[in-house]
Amino acid sequence: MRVLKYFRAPSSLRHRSSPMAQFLRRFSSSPMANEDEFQSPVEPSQQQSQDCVSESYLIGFVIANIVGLKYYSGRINGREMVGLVREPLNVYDNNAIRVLNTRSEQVGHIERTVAAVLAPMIDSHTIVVEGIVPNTRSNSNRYRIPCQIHVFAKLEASSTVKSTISRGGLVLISESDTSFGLSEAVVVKEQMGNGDKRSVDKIFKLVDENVKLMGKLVAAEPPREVIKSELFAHQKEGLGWLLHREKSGELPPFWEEKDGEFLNTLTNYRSDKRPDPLRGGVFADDMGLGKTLTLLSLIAFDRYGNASTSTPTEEPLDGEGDKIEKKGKKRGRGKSSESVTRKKLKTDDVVGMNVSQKTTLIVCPPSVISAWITQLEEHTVPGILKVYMYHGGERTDDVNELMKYDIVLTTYGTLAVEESWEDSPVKKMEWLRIILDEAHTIKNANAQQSRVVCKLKASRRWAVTGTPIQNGSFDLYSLMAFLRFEPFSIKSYWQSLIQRPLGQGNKKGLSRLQVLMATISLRRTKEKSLIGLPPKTVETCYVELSPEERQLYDHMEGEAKGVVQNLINNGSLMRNYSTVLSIILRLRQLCDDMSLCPPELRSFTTSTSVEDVTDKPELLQKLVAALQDGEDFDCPICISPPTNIIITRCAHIFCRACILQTLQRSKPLCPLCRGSLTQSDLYNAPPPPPDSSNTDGEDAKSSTKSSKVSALLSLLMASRQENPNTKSVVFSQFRKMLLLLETPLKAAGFTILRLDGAMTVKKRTQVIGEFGNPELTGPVVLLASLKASGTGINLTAASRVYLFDPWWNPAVEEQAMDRIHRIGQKQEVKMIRMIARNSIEERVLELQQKKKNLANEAFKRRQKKDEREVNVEDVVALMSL
DNA sequence: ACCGCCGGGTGCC
DNA sequence: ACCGCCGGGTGCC
Repeated sequence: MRVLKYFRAPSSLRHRSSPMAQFLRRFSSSPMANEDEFQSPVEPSQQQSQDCVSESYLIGFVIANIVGLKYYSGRINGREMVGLVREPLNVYDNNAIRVLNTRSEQVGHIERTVAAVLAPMIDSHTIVVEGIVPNTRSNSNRYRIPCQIHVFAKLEASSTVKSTISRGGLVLISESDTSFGLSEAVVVKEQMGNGDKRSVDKIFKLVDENVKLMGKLVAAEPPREVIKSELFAHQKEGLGWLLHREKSGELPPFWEEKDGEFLNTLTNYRSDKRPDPLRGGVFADDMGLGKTLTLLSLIAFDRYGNASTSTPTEEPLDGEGDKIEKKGKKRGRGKSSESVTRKKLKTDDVVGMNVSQKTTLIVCPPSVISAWITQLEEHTVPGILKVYMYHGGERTDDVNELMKYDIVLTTYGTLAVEESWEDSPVKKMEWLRIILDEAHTIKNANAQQSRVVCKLKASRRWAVTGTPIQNGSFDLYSLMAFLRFEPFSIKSYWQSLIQRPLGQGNKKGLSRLQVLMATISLRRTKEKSLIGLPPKTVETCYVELSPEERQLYDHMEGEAKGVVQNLINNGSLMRNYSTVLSIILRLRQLCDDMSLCPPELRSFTTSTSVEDVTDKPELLQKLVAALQDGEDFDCPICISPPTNIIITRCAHIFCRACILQTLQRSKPLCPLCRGSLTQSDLYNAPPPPPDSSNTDGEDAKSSTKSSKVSALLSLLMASRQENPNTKSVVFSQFRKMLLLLETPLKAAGFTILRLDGAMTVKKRTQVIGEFGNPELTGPVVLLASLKASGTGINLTAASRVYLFDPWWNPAVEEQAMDRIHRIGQKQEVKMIRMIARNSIEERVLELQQKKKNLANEAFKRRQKKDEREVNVEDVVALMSL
């Protein structure tokens, strides 16, 4: 019987999997022997649409044994997900289903009786399966372990699937018995409409934010011996990122180290073997930002390199030292025949570092080859980087020949042709690095090219593309497979961890994808990049308070310190968070102008007791009123100026509709601080004073100019003297301050425009248009609230920016500057921060710096969920207690 | 004995 | 695998 089966195998395959070959593979522990165990990203039979995944729902699960454990090195601990991969070319059973662990190591097979039922349905895309191993402790059999196979199918196919499974003699444990399954299916269906497309736009959101907020990008200079062109700032930052990704020894995303063990938090895989760091990633800058030059700069380091730059220094390169070292003879011949002097080579040899392979393989579409050549000629010192064209006509079949070059250029087509050529030198070579240019061409639809590049051997892998996602997030799967980013490089894991949750509108899918891309990819868009912009300078202008202001400020600060110290002493600081914020707010307002803080609010001790305001709604209302005419803010849910303002017990502010909807939909928690929150914790804000601008105007007239206002005025006048046509923007976070500024500036002869959160969208665009209008000449000042100037607003008509008060968050300040310093800006830009001396404002600056540093040194710790914008420690620093 | 039964060899697909 | 299954050895009580 067994003999018969053996002969049924296609003869073309027999040599690959002859019993002897199997025997060798089984009992050889050499890593090389596992090379052909590597899973290609696309099984030949599964190339078509992946859409079925998103419309599927869980029909139920069957229990099946994973068998053959003793023949494979992959281990599992139980309570973890496994990858199920069809193996149609298995000689013993074309229904075979392989079981892989998080590390892509094979654990075993699904027992054949079960595979026989499931495999045909998998192949016809009728079902999708996911495997979970419940627990191995109770059932510690060395030869087989049970596994839950979850079966997903389209709603309309479910009855067929169910009967096929039971006819095959399997027991389907179905949740629809409890009527839960079906209702879930309906929900899933409804959410389908806006599933993938909209999410895709968000995938890279975190990438941007991460880069911006964490300031992770550290510029690096390419070696001058190789690269003769000066890089743009964003290219230097890109280079710094590439270097960082290649050298960093940090754990890949979703891995944690826990008492010497390494845990994959998504699959629950545990092992004491450290997962390899991901040396490489997705370089996804927009087209036209100079990715090619940046990559050439990276390659230049292989030759003249080293980190005499500002790049972070990390662990030594190459964890695969042993493996490659064994092939010493190859390296010797390849490199010593090169006569070019290499300073770095020596150093490396002394340190004992592995330098065996310095060749980078670049794969690109044929049309792009000439671009690489042009860039090489244009930007590199002639004769330094040696390039071999492995494309077209005559190509060497000698690996050693290829090793002589720094760069081997080839095309996807060439590789595809060589797929079946065993002795292809490109396939035999162990590259230092592989760069897939225009990597989106290997997306899932192009199975052959995907397969080929995935099998290439290299310790650093880069996917380079300006359009990482064309047909949906599934495109990214091909890149993961190429990067060998475990476990996502196994389709089954990708599907269950990312694709299915995403398709079902499950937040986990998107957030996982965001985290994933944030750590392994870099994407800057053309719009945000700063190519060829005139320089910008940032200055700080310190303002001395007048004696009168000083006296009031010192008095208030003294009082504030007392109040806060009291709260700290009796441990109720955080319970009185709202009080503290309003105290700090008052102090900050005083630095701008005393009239921001009306006389009745000039004492903290009278109106604010030690008890929290939350127990006194009338005080809360006062706070609301103060906030409302004071700080400019957005509803964090809809990210626009709030309508029908609601303030919560925990002092967060939302639109009425937004927060009510949120509370209804999810748990009764505040979306910002996650404190418990019910409808009774919501307080209405009093209706906004409709003619506030009129009364404010009167106020301004009656009061004299504050020190800061005077300082601003003289700065503006000095700039006007220099160039009467300079347009300026003044940002303040206090709406009232912007109103106060109008009168004195008008009086000094400036044309005033105003942009604030209370304006309609239409009005705002009108103001911005007017400000940018070249016919509006003379000294023009735009008084703007930053939050009102949403993203994408263009204020490049201005060349001076005044930040009238400092923001907590340095990124917000940066955003403000970006409105002016962006593409289209023709003049040099000067930014001036206005800071009151010896005041809380100086400490806000320090806080800014601290936050920046924190982000720099520990960017991997993304902001903790409960971290407030300002914490206890910050309060202590701000109050200089 | 074209059976039953014994006990060794063996073990994924 | 302290199992099941296979197939050879064996054969009254």
